[in-house]
Amino acid sequence: MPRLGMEPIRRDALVQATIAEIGAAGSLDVTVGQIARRAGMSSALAHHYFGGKDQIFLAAMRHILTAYGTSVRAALRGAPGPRDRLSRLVHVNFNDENFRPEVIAAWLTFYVQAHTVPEAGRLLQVYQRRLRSNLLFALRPLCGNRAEGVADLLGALIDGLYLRAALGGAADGRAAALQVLDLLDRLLETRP
Amino acid sequence: MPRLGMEPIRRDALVQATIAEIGAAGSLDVTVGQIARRAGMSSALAHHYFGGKDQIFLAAMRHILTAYGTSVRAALRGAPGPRDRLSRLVHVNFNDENFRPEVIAAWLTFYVQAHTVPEAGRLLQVYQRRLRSNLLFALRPLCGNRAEGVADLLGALIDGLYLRAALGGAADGRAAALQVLDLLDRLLETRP
Amino acid sequence: MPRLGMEPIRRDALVQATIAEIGAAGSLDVTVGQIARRAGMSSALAHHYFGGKDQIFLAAMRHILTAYGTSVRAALRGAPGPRDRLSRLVHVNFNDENFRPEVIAAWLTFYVQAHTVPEAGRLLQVYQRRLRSNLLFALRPLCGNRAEGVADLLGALIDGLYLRAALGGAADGRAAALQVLDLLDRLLETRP
Amino acid sequence: MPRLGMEPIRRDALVQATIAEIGAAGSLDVTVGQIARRAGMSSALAHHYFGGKDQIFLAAMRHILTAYGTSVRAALRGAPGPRDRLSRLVHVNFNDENFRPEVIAAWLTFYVQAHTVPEAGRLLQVYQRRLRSNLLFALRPLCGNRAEGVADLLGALIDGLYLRAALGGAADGRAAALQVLDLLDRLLETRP
DNA sequence: AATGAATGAGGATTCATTCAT
DNA sequence: GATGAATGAATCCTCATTCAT
Repeated sequence: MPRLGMEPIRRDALVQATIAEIGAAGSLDVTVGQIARRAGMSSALAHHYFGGKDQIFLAAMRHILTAYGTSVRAALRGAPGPRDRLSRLVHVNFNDENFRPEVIAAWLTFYVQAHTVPEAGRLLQVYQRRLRSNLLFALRPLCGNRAEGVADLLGALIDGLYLRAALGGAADGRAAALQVLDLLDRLLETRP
Repeated sequence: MPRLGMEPIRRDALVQATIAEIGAAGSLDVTVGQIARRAGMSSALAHHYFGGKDQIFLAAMRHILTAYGTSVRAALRGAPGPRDRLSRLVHVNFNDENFRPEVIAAWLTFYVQAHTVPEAGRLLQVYQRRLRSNLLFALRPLCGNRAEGVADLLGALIDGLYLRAALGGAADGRAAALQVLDLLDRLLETRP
Repeated sequence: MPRLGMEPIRRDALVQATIAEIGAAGSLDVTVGQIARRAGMSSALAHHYFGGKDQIFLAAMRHILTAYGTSVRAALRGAPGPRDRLSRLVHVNFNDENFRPEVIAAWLTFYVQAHTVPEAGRLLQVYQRRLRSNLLFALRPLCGNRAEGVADLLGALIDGLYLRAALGGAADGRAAALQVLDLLDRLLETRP
Repeated sequence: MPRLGMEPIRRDALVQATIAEIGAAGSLDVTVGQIARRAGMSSALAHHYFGGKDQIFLAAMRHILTAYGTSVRAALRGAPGPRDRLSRLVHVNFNDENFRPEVIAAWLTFYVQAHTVPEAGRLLQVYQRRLRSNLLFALRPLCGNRAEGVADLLGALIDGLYLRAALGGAADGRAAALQVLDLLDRLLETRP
């Protein structure tokens, strides 16, 4: 029963299925057939809409990054001051959508894929730069020329906690966020 | 003319080749044939000695963890005090052997493999627990009951910097270590 | 807004597109999708009008043979004598429409297809018989009972020059025709 | 029961099977699986030894051309004079090995493949140049500066008869050769 | 000890074809 | 009349693994 305008629906279903399947498998060793089956269609159709396996993966990655970007923007909207911006920024990294086990697993595989697929590396850089500039923007008013160092530190810490979450089954986002913010406060109150 | 006692030599060659090949490919998408060729033998022999691909990978992982453990023990030997222990401990994580691009790439892939192969997960836990207990042992004299929190923080930060190094081509181990130690000092001088 | 009488227009467009596409690819490895796209319609419509890929190819073949037959008849109309008939007959084989690179490529692929698709073989036989009878009709007055042998020779030579043209990029139809006619003259002036 | 030194045996079996299969199918639409099955092995082994489908085809083509070249050299060895050289040269084109239906079919498909696979085109050119130079070498003493034209004519005629043989099931090599030689004689006895 | 030989299983991808709209 | 949607079947190719030598 083919209806019109299925393309966006199918593409979306495939992206969701890709993330779910990567999450379930915990690796990129996921076949197009598995993804398509989970999305309720034939693998041929998946190829028809995306052109190839790599592009399905990239679409999933883009989707995750876009969702991440959206949630960051939504969280920062209306933040009263720098400290609050930072708090929201950190929390959003470990919240909701972004800290679901499948999403974490997907992130990790993307890090691996970045070595092989250039576009994947580019997308990951976009994420890192965006995070860094967000952190910097909020840190400058708080610690001036120390901002860069603190931003790098917080960024690496966020990634590290994320990585550990990717391993340990029970991932507690709120706790991780509080860990980061606690460190931030300690850094802010010390000598320059 | 088969010589006696070839087994350990062959096994070692395969382990080295595995790490090198994973490093070169930047992923676990490495065939037994590639590994065996780099190790100078047939893939059949690789199977003969290890029984299967997964076990080759596990042996490589064990080798890396053992080497890591050895270098940690060597570094800590004769450390005059807790602060010095910490310094050596952090530096060793980002030093020599342990911060070569191939090794970093291998680590990352092991994190991914931990989802699939139970034994891989166990090995990674061994590493994390060992790092944690080493940190704790040195931190307790310095910050008492804050030690646990600080240890977790440092551990995550080390992993995060490692992860970022896995991406960015130019990996500067010394700088990363100093970043961690600088943070440590700040944490030690603040209020409990 | 479907218009009436689209069928012949669509069929014709598909036939032209088939020839063009075969010419461009230089082989029968041409998909229905490519043909339909070039003809400005969906592949589903191509199937609707022709029923299948083989029949599209056959229609293209029939078109080429019909065009060939038409150009032969037009050329022979009003030929003053046998020698002139022969000249026109030979020239028409290497002229205009019939010696365009795409058409040559299409012919060659049809020869190959003749092995598999019976109807293709039949159509090719029609062409060969028609050429032969045309040659014979004009040769009989000129060389009597040698006509059969000469006709076969000329026919094979025409095909051979065509085949070579199919390979060598630069195809010179006029030169080929003159080669054939030169041979003809030599054959006519020798002893029976 | 794998024995050593199978490679040349397997490669040869595959080449033979390729020719046979192309001959049976009458086209290049032959799968690696079919070829491998006819050669008595798995398709994986076929890939192992040749690396890919195209290279299997090219090997078959090379085999045919080599066999052709060998039979030509053997035939020309000890030819008493130019006229005899020509006779042998023409006969060998339509003889034995070279005029078996499968071989003819294979030739035709190679002509088609020459459009797509560059190496195929190169091999076909080698054949054409070799035939031409062989003809020229024998024709020069007989008809001097007309040799070039006569060689081209004979070459095209040979190809044309070959092409017709590729179609008509019943191929009579001897008759074809005699047709060519008869023409040759007529050409030699006429005015320059 | 060591390897070439061999394969089965599986995966990405393509394509002719069908069908509901 | 026309098409987007959809798929099953087929094909090339890879690879871990086994086995006889």
